[in-house]
Amino acid sequence: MEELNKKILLVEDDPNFGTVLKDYLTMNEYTVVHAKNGMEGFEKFKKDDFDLCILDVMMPYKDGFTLAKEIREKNADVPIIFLTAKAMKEDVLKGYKVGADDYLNKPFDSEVLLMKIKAIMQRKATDSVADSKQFEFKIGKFDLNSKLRFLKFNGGEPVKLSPKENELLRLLALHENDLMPRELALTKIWRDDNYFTSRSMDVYIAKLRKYLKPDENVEILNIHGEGFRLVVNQNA
Amino acid sequence: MEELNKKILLVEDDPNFGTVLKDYLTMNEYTVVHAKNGMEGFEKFKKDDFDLCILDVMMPYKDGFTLAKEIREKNADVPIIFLTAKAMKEDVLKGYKVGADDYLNKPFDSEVLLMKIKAIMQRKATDSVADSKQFEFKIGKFDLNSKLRFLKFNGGEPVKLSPKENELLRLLALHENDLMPRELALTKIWRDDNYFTSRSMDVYIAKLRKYLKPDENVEILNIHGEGFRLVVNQNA
DNA sequence: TGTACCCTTTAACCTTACATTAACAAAAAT
DNA sequence: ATTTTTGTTAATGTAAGGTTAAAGGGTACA
Repeated sequence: MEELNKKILLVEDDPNFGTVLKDYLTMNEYTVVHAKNGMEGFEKFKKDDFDLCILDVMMPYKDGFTLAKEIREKNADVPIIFLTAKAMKEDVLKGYKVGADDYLNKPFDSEVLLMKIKAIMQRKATDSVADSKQFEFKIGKFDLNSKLRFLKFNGGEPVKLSPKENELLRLLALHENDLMPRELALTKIWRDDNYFTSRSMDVYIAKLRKYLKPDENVEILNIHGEGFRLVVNQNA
Repeated sequence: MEELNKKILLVEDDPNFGTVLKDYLTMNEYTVVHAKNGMEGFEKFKKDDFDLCILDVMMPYKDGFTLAKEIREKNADVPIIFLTAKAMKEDVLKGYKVGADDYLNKPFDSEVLLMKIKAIMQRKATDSVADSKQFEFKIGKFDLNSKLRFLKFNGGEPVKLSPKENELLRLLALHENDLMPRELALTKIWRDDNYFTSRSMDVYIAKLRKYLKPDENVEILNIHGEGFRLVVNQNA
């Protein structure tokens, strides 16, 4: 299950360490937003919804605890993991007071961090069924349920979609009536942009067109050399 | 939220350290049962209900991990904290695999332990409010009593379920009509996600399907690569 | 101290689901 | 006119799932 990548806010002022950590997490299927200090961290937090925050404690301007408090005021539930330079008792206690879910002493093992992230996400997973609406799309007379991977026509029998079909259609739906660049799908879904993945994508476009045939007001147009466009004609 | 004293099982072979720790926790309003080794620990665990287990990893006869696994078989939910002699990565990862909630490196600060205990108890308190009551499910024409582990069809004779059958069906029921991710069942019920546990789970799905056959409006669907979905068709 | 029983895992074999690649046709661009 | 890009169908190989049976392990009870 790596359906949607969870979004992580990483606030770390050391540019080298921060970048490496971000890349490592990205490699592990997480979407990471990296802020270089507490101020920036809070700005980014306000602008987006995160599944987890990883905060460095020692930072200029605004330390991790202060940031955590602000974050808690906005959202009492986001899990927070602190990165502390050393095992200072005061830090640890302070961290728990502001509602830390865990903390790690630098230097730490990246695998351990991953385990902690997984454990925490799972803990939260059960009660976050709330935002399931993000996976449901209306496309003309079709209903796409992108979480359960099926497509219904006129409220009838659902047709099962394969993972790739599903993700591609979802991406098209997200850009409904607008250009969905080839490159976007290839990097997001295929994670590689070359001749073969590109051909593979064309095959999937053909499959989707078949699925969408029942509604003649829905079609996938090609924009030569650019990408595809999911069009829904609204005739009254 | 002031409630009755939480009961803690402390398994620690060092008599001096164990006694001191027990006294310290007792002073802090916890009821502590102290076992001197893994064997004794498991005996005491079976005889009582605990809110938390604190297990030393290094113990003669039966180490903390082995004990944890046994405990998990009896009770999938008790929080477990490990005490490890040093920060060995393998130990930490192993701990998480058997479902640790936290771990502490000796020597540790007693106040830190207290905070962790509080944090964990609180966590359990909040998310167990949600689903602790849920041991009874109506699944189409079936009634599942997950506490007594039986399944009734049309109010008839109850069929006994094994622990794994029961937990799996319960998890599916909790996600009725929605995706129940493979990984969730594997980590929650099997406590490990590998090829074999995964196959084992498939075997259990087959068993459940047999049980559910009498009601043709109830079925367990597979979502390839994601998990399963317990569907109840409501036709009037 | 077996041995009968229950539960779980492992094995085996088969089916289905998916993604990629190939192959060839049709459009579009140059 | 010919090279690129796209449309579409079919073939292939691999991975995941379905199911049944046998093996393994623990427990209770004779």
